[in-house]
Amino acid sequence: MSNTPERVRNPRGEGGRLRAEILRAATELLDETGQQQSVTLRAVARRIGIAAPSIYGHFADRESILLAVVQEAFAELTEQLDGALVAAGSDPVARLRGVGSAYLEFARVRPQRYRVMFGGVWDATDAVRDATISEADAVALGGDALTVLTDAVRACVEAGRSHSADAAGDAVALWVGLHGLAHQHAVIPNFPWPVDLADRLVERLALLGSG
Amino acid sequence: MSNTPERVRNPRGEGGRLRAEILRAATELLDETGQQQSVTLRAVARRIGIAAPSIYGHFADRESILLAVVQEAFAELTEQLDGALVAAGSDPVARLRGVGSAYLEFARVRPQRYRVMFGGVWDATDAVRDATISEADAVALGGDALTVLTDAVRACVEAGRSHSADAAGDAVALWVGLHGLAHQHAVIPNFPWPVDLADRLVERLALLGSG
DNA sequence: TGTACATCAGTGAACGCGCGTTCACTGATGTAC
DNA sequence: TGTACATCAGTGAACGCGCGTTCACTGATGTAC
Repeated sequence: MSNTPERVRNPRGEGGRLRAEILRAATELLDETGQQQSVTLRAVARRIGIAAPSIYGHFADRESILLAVVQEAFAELTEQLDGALVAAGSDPVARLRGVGSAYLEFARVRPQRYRVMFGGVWDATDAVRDATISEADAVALGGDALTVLTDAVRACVEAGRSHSADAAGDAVALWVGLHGLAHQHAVIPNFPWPVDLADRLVERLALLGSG
Repeated sequence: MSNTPERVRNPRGEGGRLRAEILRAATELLDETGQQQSVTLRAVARRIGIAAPSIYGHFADRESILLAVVQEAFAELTEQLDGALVAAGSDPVARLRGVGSAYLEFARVRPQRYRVMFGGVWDATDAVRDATISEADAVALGGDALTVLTDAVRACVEAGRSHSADAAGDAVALWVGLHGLAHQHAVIPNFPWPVDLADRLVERLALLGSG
């Protein structure tokens, strides 16, 4: 029987490192099982090799861990969308397509985390109720991604590459379409998805072409 | 203190009624909390006013209840889409729009159940693994709805009201769009959804118009 | 250079809880003779 | 018409489990004097 490898205690002043380890372990559990209920304090502690109560030095309760995981994931999504914009150069249509692809790629790489991010009720129900995070904040989390999308659609309109008369509304339509694909791709990956589905969504929902 | 109202035992030969009561209670719990984990044997039993072990006369285990709830919900969805087709008359575009509206209406009326139906991992993970239900079956559950949508798109194409060159693929695109809207509407109902979002999705993804 | 002390980064045992499930049972009602 | 018995529709107590959280603690390391 191999005993659990001895964990080396963090040096003085570096106790904060455990916080990052907790987040990483919680994220892994989420990605592996797809069920937020399997992210328990004890499961997280077991994975890191610490005693469960050690978590309380860094998080107030179980829910705070989930909340932090989701917030971190939303920040990462925004970062990737911004990166895609930069990588796509200056052509507004290429930039919009780039953002769309990056969104779907984000979901494809971490389907379970994506499901939980956008699945609502990320067990932060109490946190929301207790105003740790308001419903407005919850919307704002995903709102950054929507802003990137809206700007990209608007740029296409201004360049005469989209004939949308309502860039904001059409960006929502596009987001909804991308989300539907990302979400169902996470849930039933083996469905025979048309290969150019993402392209169809972007072209048609952002009204690409001069009309 | 009001004591629990005495439940009247079902008459002989009518024991099967309890099955329906269990399903109803489980569905209510799901709709109220939006979390499948709150559909516990004991919570269901409490709601009906029976002892928890009584459930085993009708369901093999906890998971079987959830599975039955989801199957029933999918059957209901198909029924409502069929009903919308009939109600829409004979114009193919009206029929397609009717199906789209009925789909969204279904989700609007029971958002939590919708989330769980299409959220994957409806705790039937083990049922899927144990081949009680295969992944193909899982796809087939939602597949009926997709078939209705595909037929409706195809009818539009045949009547020259859609210029889609790939009715099946575009039906998937439309389904993905409707699902994205239905799902996010369930998760963040207070988001300022453009009022004609559904129309935009149907028109653009089904390529209505002669092109 | 020593040493008392504070602080930091955790630990181990215990609590009460709700859960799924098993078990042996109960009591009303229909049925065979 | 009477009665023994089978069946049906459940019940009540108990089990072992994993969980979130609390509590008093430990032992290494840095710091003041």
